[in-house]
Amino acid sequence: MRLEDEIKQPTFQSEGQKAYLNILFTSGWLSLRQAAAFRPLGITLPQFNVLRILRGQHPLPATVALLIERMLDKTSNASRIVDKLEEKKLVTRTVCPANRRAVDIRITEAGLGLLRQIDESGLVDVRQNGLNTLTDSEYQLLNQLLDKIRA
Amino acid sequence: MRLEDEIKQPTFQSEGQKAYLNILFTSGWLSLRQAAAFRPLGITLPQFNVLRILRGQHPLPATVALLIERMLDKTSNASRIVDKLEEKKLVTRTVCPANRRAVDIRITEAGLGLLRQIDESGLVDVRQNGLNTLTDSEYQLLNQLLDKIRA
DNA sequence: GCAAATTTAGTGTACATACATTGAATGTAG
DNA sequence: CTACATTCAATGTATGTACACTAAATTTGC
Repeated sequence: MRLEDEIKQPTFQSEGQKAYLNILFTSGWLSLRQAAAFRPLGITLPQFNVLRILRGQHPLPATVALLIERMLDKTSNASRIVDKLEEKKLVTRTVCPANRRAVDIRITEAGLGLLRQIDESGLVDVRQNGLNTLTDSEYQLLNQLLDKIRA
Repeated sequence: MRLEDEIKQPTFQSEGQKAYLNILFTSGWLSLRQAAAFRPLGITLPQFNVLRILRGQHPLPATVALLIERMLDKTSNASRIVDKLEEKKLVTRTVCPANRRAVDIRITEAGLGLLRQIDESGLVDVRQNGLNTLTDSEYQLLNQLLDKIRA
């Protein structure tokens, strides 16, 4: 659907201005759909992303610094996202013995089980949540354009 | 910069999966720059966007429903954003005489002055905040692709 | 004209974002 | 080895996001 209609704005100053708003709007549009898919599972999108990073490290631990490095949103507060996951017993936190400033964060069996369940459900399959309308070469083009914006 | 390097993830399941993450990441990247530019002015990006809608209506009032319709983020809480603007005396709120359920929201002279100042400063010129690396036809292509995603 | 449904804004709660600050552990220079 | 700087995670505060709920005003159906 055309951005003009989505936000009821008939014209834009420039294609660049429209592209700016379009990226923000589309990002919100996708997040909303993905978050709705997650709700029944009892975790949020940022929590899921942290769990996924931890699974990638498993059985090695991750530090908060490593989570931040790999998170989409680098200014979000990894400590507090880990808090929520710890409350749900999906991760554990132990002081790193080699460097007592750092904290070793590990995904638990319950966390791995939840991720397995999500994988099997297809909930994170982007094709089920709004990204199935372009061809592979169109996605490739889109990726090139977005990467170029952040040159 | 390639998304692979930004979030230290060497590969993606598919171009579609990468495009999904790329849209979210680029949206955050742009917002962060724009928010930093706004900080010295004492308003946030959502507050600025509401002010801009109100200027578009001026001298007619807007209702909360109209703001929501035109906002990028339709689930954000327009009432509370208007609260903040009212505290700063940038907008006024009066019960709509024709429909006492509705509230007429109007931008004040101070609000118009602030927007004028922002316009003159060039702070919201997308070209100064990360959207100057593509050509006009590339922006057009990007807009087509994003609009198609939300088909 | 009145009861029920709908519209409209606001409020409550949980979570996340953004950024400054704190405090402990560690590294480093003299 | 001590003083100072740096690293690392956590915390404080303000704002925004997401969604359920409330309460008042209005509209609709009978």
